[in-house]
Parts: sequence; structure tokens; C-alpha cells
Amino acid sequence: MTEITNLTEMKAMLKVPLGNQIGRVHRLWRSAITASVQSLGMTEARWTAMLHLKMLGEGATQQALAQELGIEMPSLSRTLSQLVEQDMLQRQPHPTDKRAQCLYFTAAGQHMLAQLIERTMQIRQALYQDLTPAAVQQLMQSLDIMERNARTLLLATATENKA
Amino acid sequence: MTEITNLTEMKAMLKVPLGNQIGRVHRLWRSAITASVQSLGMTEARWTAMLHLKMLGEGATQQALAQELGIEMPSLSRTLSQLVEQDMLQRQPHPTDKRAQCLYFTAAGQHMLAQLIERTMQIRQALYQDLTPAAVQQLMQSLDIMERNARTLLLATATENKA
DNA sequence: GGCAATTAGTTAGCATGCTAAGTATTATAT
DNA sequence: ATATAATACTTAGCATGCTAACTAATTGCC
Repeated sequence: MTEITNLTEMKAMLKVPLGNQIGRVHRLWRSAITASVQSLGMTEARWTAMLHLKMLGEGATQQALAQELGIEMPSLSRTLSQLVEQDMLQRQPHPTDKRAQCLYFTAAGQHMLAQLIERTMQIRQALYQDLTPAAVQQLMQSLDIMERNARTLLLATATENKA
Repeated sequence: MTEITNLTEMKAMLKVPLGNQIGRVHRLWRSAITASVQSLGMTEARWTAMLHLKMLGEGATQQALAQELGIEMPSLSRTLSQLVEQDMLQRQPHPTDKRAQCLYFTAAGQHMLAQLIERTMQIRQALYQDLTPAAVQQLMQSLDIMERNARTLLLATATENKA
């Protein structure tokens, strides 16, 4: 409620191991997804790639999808190869840039996608239980701030190593 | 501020991909730790194990530490072997239970610990920037709720698979 | 007391993140 | 116009989580 945060509060804040807690929740969330989709022959990484490609729209390049997911190209590249292998996706040459690949769902992929979306909603419903919409909004915003801070920090150390 | 959350708000909440965001923040946080401690010959997993053993107190068993960290024994077992190899920790037989191992810092480990704590504080300071103590508290509580929900969900699907 | 179930720990192998390094193409700068 | 830099992607190998399966010790039940 108070706007002014005193020194004691600031120091106490630094004792909170948010990073570890975020890690724990992430692992649990991954387990939940894995349990939910493995009977479909899916894994968590493939599941995310499918859903985010849908959000981005078919025809997106791998680079664009990696950006959207917040992972590096090599990580995505492997996952996409598995999805292509499973006949969920196709890689098509980019119309003008011969380096790039554009991503499209196969028919089987479209069908899988529908099931994945359904299960995603079920899991979210379970995980957001007892959280108010306001709390979810707040959580999202605080995580956004941490994400920005982390990127800034990493950029700073990277350039300083370069110097 | 409103206590009553309407249906529209609830449905909108389910569209928020918190899991993915938590994953992104977790990866960034891990990168930040890695960048900070790798010059000390440490990694993120070893760093966490060291700090949490300190919190738990020397003499803790591996099982207790795994519980504290929220990871499974095999994951921890490997990390601890690396720390023993690096002469940071020692495994001592439990005084009464011959199955169990108790963990103690070596002198080198104590010294490392001091440096790790220092760097941890620096990183938190950077990552919590622009977050109020209240926001940090709120974040922690919301993550707690998600964590509990996830455990409940996983337990439910596990027993249902057993049946 | 003695066998069954549980618990602590390990090893093996998979999933998924990363960086480093290599190829092919495109963009830039002189 | 060409040489250099940047970009898109892949491959290889490490870090760290998991489950499955194993051993050894302990607990519990009759």
C-alpha cells in the first residue's frame, strides 16, 4: 500500500530466492505438460513449438519462431526436425531468401494442434486455480520486468566481455 | 480491486501463457547465474546445491537437499559428485542410517560459498530492479499457489494412472 | 525373528536448453 | 564490383532436468 519502500524492505527483498522458485514452478509446469501430451506422442518442446507457430501464423521462419519462443536456433532446429520427422510440420524454402525456411503444418499437424490446444486449456485451468485474474495479470507484469532486467544484465556482461 | 471476477475475465485469464513466460524467465535467470559463476569454475546446478546446503545446514542428507531444491535424487546425485570431485563437498556416512550420506563443505567449499553468496546478491539486485518489495512478495505468493496446484495435478494424474 | 515394503543412493539413457563452429546466402561498404 | 560482415540454419557436444531400474539398508507386520 505504501509507495515509499524503506531500506529494510529493500534488503529483505534481496533474500527472496525468486529464481529458485521460478525454476521449481517451471519444472512442475513442464512435468504437467509432459504428462498431458505424451500419450499423443508429443513432448513439451514440440508442444510449445506447435502452439507458437500457430500464434505466429504459418509461413513463419525458424528465426522468427525462435525469437517468439525465446530460445536459440539450435534448440529449435532440433525440435523442428523431430516434428518434421513425425509428419506434423513441413519446411518450405523461403520465396526470396534462400537461407531461410518457412514452416507449415501438415494435415496431421493441424489435427494434433486442435488436441494440444484443448489440453493446454485444461492444464491452465488446473494451474491457475485459486489465482484471481488480477493476480495473473500482476504475475505477468512482474515476470515481464524481471525478463527485461535479465536481458539488460546479460547484454551488459556480454559487451563488457567483448571489451 | 473487485472481488467478484466475472466469466469474461476468467476466460481471458486462460489465454495468458504464464507457463511459457515462466520458462523464459527461468532460462534467462539461469544464463545470468552461469555467466556470473563460470569464472569460479561453477555452474548453475552446483551453485544452487551449495547455497541450499548452507541454508539447510551442514550434515543434511542428499534426500533432504533434493527435497529442499525440488529436484529428484538422480539429478542431485550427479551434481554432488561433481562438487565432491572439485573438492567443495564431502560425503560422510550417516551416523545411524547406513544408506544415507551426510554432506559437509570442505575448506575450499566454505571459501567458494562466500563468493557465491556475494554474486547471488548482485544478480538479485539487478533482476529485482523496478520491482517493489510488495510486488516481489506478491510474485512469491502467486508462484506458491501455482506450485501447489501443479503438485496436486501431478499427484492426481499419477494415482489415476496407477488405478 | 523373518519376509515384504519402503527408503537412500547410484547408474543409464532420454529431453531440452546452451555455446561453438561450420556452410550458404544476403547485405554493406568502399 | 568485390570483399567483408551479418544472417539463417545445421551439427556437435555439454549442462541439467527426468524416469526406469538396480543395490543396500531399514522399517513394519505377522
